[in-house]
Amino acid sequence: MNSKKENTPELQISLDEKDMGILKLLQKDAKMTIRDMARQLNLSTTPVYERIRKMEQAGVIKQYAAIVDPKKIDKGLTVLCYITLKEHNKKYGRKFIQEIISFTEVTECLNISGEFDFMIKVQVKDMDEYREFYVNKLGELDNLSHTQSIFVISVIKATHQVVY
Amino acid sequence: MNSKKENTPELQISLDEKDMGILKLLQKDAKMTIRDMARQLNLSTTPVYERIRKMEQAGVIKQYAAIVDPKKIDKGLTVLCYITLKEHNKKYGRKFIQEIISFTEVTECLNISGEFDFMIKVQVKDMDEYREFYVNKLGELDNLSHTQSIFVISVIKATHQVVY
DNA sequence: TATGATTTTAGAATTTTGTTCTGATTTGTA
DNA sequence: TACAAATCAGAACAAAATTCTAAAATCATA
Repeated sequence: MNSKKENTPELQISLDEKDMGILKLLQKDAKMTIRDMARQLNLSTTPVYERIRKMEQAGVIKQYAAIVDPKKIDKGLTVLCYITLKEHNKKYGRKFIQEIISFTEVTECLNISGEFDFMIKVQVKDMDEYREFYVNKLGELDNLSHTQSIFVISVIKATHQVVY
Repeated sequence: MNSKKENTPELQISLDEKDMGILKLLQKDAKMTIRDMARQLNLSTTPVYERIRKMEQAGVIKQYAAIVDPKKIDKGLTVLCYITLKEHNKKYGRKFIQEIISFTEVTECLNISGEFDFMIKVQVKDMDEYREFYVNKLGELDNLSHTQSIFVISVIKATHQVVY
């Protein structure tokens, strides 16, 4: 098709200590300046800049995101909802997935082992808003077998750091 | 104690449409320039800049983070581990929390309703590394009653967007 | 409905940061 | 050890963030 370098991220990129050092810092504060990072890692700005660029292109850094506090925007209730489907064939699974990811209340959807097929994390204002979601959005899907709602009492830890 | 303005974020800040617009953009791409945001929101740079600053100080924007792909750094296995404690008093609960959040493999810890007390999300390389964690770290805690491990087969959706 | 005070904004000026470039240094390989 | 390739330091440049001033809009009150 096309022999030129595509933007398809390569499957595996080898990262050394310097790359990991950069990732550690950017995970905690994506706004840290390249100069500051260079200082902390005993490097000049060029290698830091080039390494970041490479990791962005390779898909190691997927995104830079502002993390918003759900409580501050009236989305303080988190519910874990477990779901099993009636039909498990590809067609119905795809349809379920397509619809579930379109719900803005759903911040996470995992295909899991065990008793249930999926776990979704739902972020809403309060119990009324959850009921609204549960009845009018989730309840409208036509492939559900059964569900179970688990309510989050408090968030003990929530981090995006995977590099240490 | 101290009557001066502290860096304690106020409990509730009122956000208007412009603030929400800014949050929507920053959630998707924290590196978007203030100029670009201003253009899209039909504002000049100053109000955008000032509103961002306010939301940072108010704790609405908790953090700017580079989101790293776990698969690219050999942390491709996600496990949900459900835990009940033997002792449910404050002292033992605190001790458990203190220890569990210190484990770097634990990226999330939720205090939940239902059969279990906690759900933790564990991010590791493979089954060997999970066993290592399960036996030598989790297993060493002395207040566990019982646990259940649910393995994530695939991540369908994972977002930090809560503003729409 | 007018009016003064407060808040918010536009646009330019300044400062800081990101990005590129060149030559030197290091690293890997035979 | 010698050569080629990759990486890096430091300066130069471009672009962005941040600050400043004055104008406009908003709000509360008479």
